[in-house]
Amino acid sequence: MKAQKKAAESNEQGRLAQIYYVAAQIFCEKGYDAASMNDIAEAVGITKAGIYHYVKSKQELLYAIINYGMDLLEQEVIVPARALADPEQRLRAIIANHSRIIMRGSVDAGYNPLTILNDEIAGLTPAQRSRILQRKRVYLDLVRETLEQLRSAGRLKDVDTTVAAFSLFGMLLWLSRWYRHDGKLSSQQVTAEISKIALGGLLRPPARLSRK
Amino acid sequence: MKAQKKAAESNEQGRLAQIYYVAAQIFCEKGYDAASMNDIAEAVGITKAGIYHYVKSKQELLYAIINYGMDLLEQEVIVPARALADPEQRLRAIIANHSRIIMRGSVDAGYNPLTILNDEIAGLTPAQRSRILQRKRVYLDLVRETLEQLRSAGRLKDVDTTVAAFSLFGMLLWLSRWYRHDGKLSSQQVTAEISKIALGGLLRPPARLSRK
DNA sequence: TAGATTTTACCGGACGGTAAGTAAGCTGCA
DNA sequence: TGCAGCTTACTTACCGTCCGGTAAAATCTA
Repeated sequence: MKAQKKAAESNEQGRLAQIYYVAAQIFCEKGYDAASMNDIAEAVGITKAGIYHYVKSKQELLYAIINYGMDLLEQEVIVPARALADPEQRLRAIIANHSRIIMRGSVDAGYNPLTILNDEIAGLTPAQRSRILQRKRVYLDLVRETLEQLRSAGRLKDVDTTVAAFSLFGMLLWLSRWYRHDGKLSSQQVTAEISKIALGGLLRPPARLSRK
Repeated sequence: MKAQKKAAESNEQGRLAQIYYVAAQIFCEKGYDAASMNDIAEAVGITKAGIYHYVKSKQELLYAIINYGMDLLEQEVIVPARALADPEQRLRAIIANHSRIIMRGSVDAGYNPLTILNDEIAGLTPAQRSRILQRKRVYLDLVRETLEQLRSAGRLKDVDTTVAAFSLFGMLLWLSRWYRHDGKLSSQQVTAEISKIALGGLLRPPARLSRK
């Protein structure tokens, strides 16, 4: 019986993981600048100096969290989307998965890694920032590409794909600011509504009876 | 020749106004927490203590700016919208005017009072915050009401009005994060595209030939 | 198995820096 | 003379960061 390293219930599947988790929560609640290392330390249950045993700097902590947000986005939205050949199905998957991780995030504690990703890029070094922006552009390009494919297939309305992509992002990202779990709509319902609105605004109605 | 209190060109139609203007710019660029009173003072051309001759505290400064943003929204979006009886026209006007002030804001110096309004509510006292949130709800209610009227007139698709209103806000507010004046699209074009997408997603297509 | 040694995981406290805010005084104009 | 409109000089408070130390655990000897 060797590697026995479990703990009772709450924390302790690694302090570092705990620190990341708690820091993400606090950054999300108070904002990066307003959150102090002391706040994080207290919430973890150790001293400020103790944090520095695990983490090099506050900035690096922020970068790790933001990067984790991008990983999440990549694994749960981008990769599954790429697996779909049909552009309409892909677009639907993007909307469904992206809205899901946004709304799921706020479940446990009003905490959402993607919110930090969007709001706190200013706290990064230029090098870190440009790395994140590059990963974001990959996502933007995926959506734009998907829209272009829809256009080629004659299924897209006459809209600019850049504006369309950003509008879609706006709808999705704004979710984290207004959606409440105790509200009258379930996350599935909200996802369905957003899909309806977005696809209705972008896609040509499937030709039913009339033509001109 | 009495009240001669003009200056050459740039500032001095009132220091207070200048301070508000410059502070709004800097809050917008660096964020409320990261911006220091010294930054503002330097940009104005006086000392930090000089700022406190006009302004009671940093928080009050923030509140004034955010409130000014709400005034702008009210005068340029809400009031004109209320004057329109037809709900579709009203919705179009809301989109056009709101997007216009968002994009116009960034003209002079990458500065936009509505961005601060959306991003820096956390810096306010609870009392100030709830006052702002109430004014925001008035706007939300206006949009939701307009959508309900469209529904009554049979012109709205089968979508939830709350999700629809927030999705519209998301599209509009996200504008300030991605729109660049040196980009390939003019602000008028972007407004037109957004109108097309939003209305396409929300409104029933005007019955042309077919029915069922 | 026991003792020696190293490593891990922290704590107390300090350091340099910077922030908001203030007190008190100077200066030019009415 | 008085007051608006500042400035200089300062206080207080906190922030990120790090250093020195330490108790306990892990690891290595013998």
